[in-house]
Amino acid sequence: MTTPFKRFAAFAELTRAERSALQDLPGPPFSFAPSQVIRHEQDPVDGVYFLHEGWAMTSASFADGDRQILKIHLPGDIMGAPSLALDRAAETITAVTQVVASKVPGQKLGEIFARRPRLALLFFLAAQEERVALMDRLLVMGRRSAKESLAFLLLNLHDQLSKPDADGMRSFDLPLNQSEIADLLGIHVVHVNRMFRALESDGLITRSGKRITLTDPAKLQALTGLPKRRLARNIPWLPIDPIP
Amino acid sequence: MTTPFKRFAAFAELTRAERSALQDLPGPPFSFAPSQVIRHEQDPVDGVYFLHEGWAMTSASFADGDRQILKIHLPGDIMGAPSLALDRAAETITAVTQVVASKVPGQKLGEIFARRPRLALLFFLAAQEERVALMDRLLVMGRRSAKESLAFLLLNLHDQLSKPDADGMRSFDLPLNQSEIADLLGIHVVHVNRMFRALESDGLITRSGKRITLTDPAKLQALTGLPKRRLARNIPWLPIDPIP
DNA sequence: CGGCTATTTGACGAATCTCAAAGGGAGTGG
DNA sequence: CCACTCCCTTTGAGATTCGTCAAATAGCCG
Repeated sequence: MTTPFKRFAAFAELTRAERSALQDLPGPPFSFAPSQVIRHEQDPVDGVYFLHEGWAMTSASFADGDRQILKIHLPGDIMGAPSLALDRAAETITAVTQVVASKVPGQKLGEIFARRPRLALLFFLAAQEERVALMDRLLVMGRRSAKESLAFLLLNLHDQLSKPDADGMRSFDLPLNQSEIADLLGIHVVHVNRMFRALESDGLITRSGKRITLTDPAKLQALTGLPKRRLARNIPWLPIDPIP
Repeated sequence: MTTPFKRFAAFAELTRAERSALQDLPGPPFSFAPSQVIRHEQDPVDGVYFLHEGWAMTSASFADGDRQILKIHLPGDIMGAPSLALDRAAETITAVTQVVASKVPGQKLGEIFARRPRLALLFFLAAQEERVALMDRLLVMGRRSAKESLAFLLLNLHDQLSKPDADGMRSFDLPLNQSEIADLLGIHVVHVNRMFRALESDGLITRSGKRITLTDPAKLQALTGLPKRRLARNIPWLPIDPIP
């Protein structure tokens, strides 16, 4: 099992008590096969999901059946939180690879907020971080070409999970097919393929099977036109954990 | 001055003590002229802004100077919260019309989280609501045409602020010019104009000066392909306000 | 060796962008 | 009250990106 909620630790060092409170949050883990739906849009909402292992995605669909993928989730992510604000879920959560996930009941979130203001604020900041991620997606979708969107996606994944290879290059496995990438970028499969080959022939990436290597991350970053975001650290107004 | 944080009341009835705690949040109000920048991207972040009067917007820009508007803010909105998660602001906040706004220091947010878990959870839910709004924007940008995007925008504004007219129709004033709408939808000015005229000649809207009337909101909603979202109400796991 | 699915390629069409210029409307100074 | 200016809206024509349709190729699994 992955460290639950490791994302919070990015904002501040967690106390032992806080780490254990977070450990107690997720209910029993369940396994999901690739393509299996974890929660469907329009389901009633009574909590969020925690992703222990594997890749998952949230998506939403239109009346005409068209689909847009909203986010790719990696281990440690909280999934489905936006729908907490809603009457019925807006997002469908689906396993991309083999997945282990568990549910975090709203009840337990309420208790965290009641007893642990510092963790509560970290939950709040994590939600703001997700807003920034969505805003960046919106920026890229609104104003950049398909090639630049693809560069942006690959760069984000690269930053999160690429590890040094045998040959010293950093690379990562991409378990998404081009049709899923199309739904993620809001373009069409055929065009995704063209943009992959364009990035290849520009010498910015190399592919072999599912393995992707970014040969020039800096140039890709420049392509996106956006700066790298840095998370807040040592936030002076963070309350203190009242339970030692 | 507008009711501060009226958005929270959508999730649950606020106690008198909570309302007064919210009232105390914003610092002294400042006036801003149209186009005046309230906070610039890359500024250090030490709080959020509360919009008392007027329209404002948050936007972000690319290395090449291209701009995308992320959100239009109406009175009662909290502005700039996503950047709380960051080292430096990602979003520029600008007055659209004449604006009255004030700053809410992070310090005060920390105190609310420490003392008022119920309000803290409402802050959290409001952030999730904003995520849903961004997700819907992403859905529309990714998968719908320019005409449908414009329909979606007009519908959102209509739902928030149109009032019955002399002739029984509901309408609203739109203080954005077509160039701003272009930056909001991620399309180009000329095309915005063509789409306005297309919606007009479809008989879905009428315009006269800055005044917009949606003559067939239901058909516009169908155009977007998305359902109307309904906010959660009577959330059973909301903690109780400990201070009566 | 099939049979399946995903990737790749080509040709053509549609949506949107770009460039350029012509109207319209509101405010200003004469 | 008119002429002028500025900014915004509207229109037209041609270029580009991306979508659509169709089919060939490649990779994986049994």
